[in-house]
Amino acid sequence: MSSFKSISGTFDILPDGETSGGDTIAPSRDWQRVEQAIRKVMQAYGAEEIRTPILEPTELISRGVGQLTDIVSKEMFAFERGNTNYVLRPEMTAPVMRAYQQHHLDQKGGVQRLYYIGPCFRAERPQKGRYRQFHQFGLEIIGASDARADAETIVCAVDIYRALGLDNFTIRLNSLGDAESRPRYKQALIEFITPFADQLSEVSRNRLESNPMRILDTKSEKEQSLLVGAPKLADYIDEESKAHHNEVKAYLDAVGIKYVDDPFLVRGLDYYSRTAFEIESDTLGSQGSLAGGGRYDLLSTELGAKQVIPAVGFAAGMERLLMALEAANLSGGEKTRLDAFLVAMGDAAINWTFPTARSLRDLGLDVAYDLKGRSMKAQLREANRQNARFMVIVGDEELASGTAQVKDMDQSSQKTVSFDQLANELKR
RNA sequence: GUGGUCGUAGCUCAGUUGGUUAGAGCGCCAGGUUGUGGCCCUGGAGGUCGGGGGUUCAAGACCCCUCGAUCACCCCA
Repeated sequence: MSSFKSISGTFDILPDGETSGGDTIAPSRDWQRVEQAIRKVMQAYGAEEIRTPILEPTELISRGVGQLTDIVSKEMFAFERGNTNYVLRPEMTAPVMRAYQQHHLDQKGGVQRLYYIGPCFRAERPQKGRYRQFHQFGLEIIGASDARADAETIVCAVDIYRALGLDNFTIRLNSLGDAESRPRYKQALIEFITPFADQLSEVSRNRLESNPMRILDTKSEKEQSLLVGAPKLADYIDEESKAHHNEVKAYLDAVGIKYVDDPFLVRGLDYYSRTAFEIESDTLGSQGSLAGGGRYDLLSTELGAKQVIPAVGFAAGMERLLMALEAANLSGGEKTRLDAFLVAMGDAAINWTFPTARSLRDLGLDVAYDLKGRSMKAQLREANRQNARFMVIVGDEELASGTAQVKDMDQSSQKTVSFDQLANELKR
């Protein structure tokens, strides 16, 4: 047994999954199945994959995501080496926008639809559904300010969940307004809250100056009651944003997607404007946020673009999705079947397995055999464990006659098959 | 980062008020079946009781620290 363990908040994805404590990590085949579903839906939306480095310049994230956000102020794995500040990416939107600008993808004309699947890193305290290395997938539609792009982003996420059979989630939707309406609203909020600021928690008091909109997110009932008469963001939003918001809702209505208009939904990343949304599992509990996203027209210029590049996107958690599937009893990935397991008796037969397995594999069959020189019984047990459809048994007698005993593992029936008919028999 | 709960074989867990060589089920390996898996029977391997320190004649049990897991807060995907 090794004295080394995976780092706290990280995990291995094993063929049969991992059970440590009460928490379980899905088997690798479940991850693959979900990834395939994601790729298929993304393709249906005309999106192509982008893969960006895990390491990014720290400043990209602090500028992009926002200096005052929790992610930047206390959750980054950042380090310095030589003259460069590196960070393990905590999210994907800023890196994707960085790549878009770096490679002048706007010059290709049209709208870029880019999707990704990959690991992200945040130095939070690990919890169920919350890891330090976690996996996000998402879609970024860059270059379009049309409300259809916003709606399409949401619908794409929904379609991925539906493709996997998941439908017990709630979409919460809000508009954050444009670059001007937010400061005006913030000011109004501060004026409203300041008189009773001393009744708020320390966390909320600190936010009053840094990010007052986040106070509305509080789960404390006491604070919620104090905030009852608070000014509503909707009243401070510019007319264009309002119209945009209504358009987005109309498109969702048009395709029958249910959502909840939530004027208190505020996203934790600074780059959002106008559309913000979150998809919450109805069953998962405290880490039940499946996906979140919105419009981030302000990000491009924040990262140095000369003019605004309109963009929308969503990011979703792989672990959350896998958990939700498990909770809904939809995770059932069957163990893959082996076509044949070669059982060898004696040295001559052992020598026969190696080239035979290879030529059968060349013909498209999935084949394995014992590598430990074990007893026949042990080989059969192994074949059974590996869920093989057929056992191919060969000993000195078979080699002499150029035949093999082919046994159907499910029916326990067995027949003699000549070597030149072996592949055909196994392909049945 | 804060608080609660929990760490005993690969896995799920027992282990009486501290008292000899720490147990079970499942899994694994082997035999029963000298060339036939699953079921059954028999046997075997596998544990510095998370780690360190302390109390005691004696600690898996008690105390302290630490690490890890887990749940909640917080935050988010």
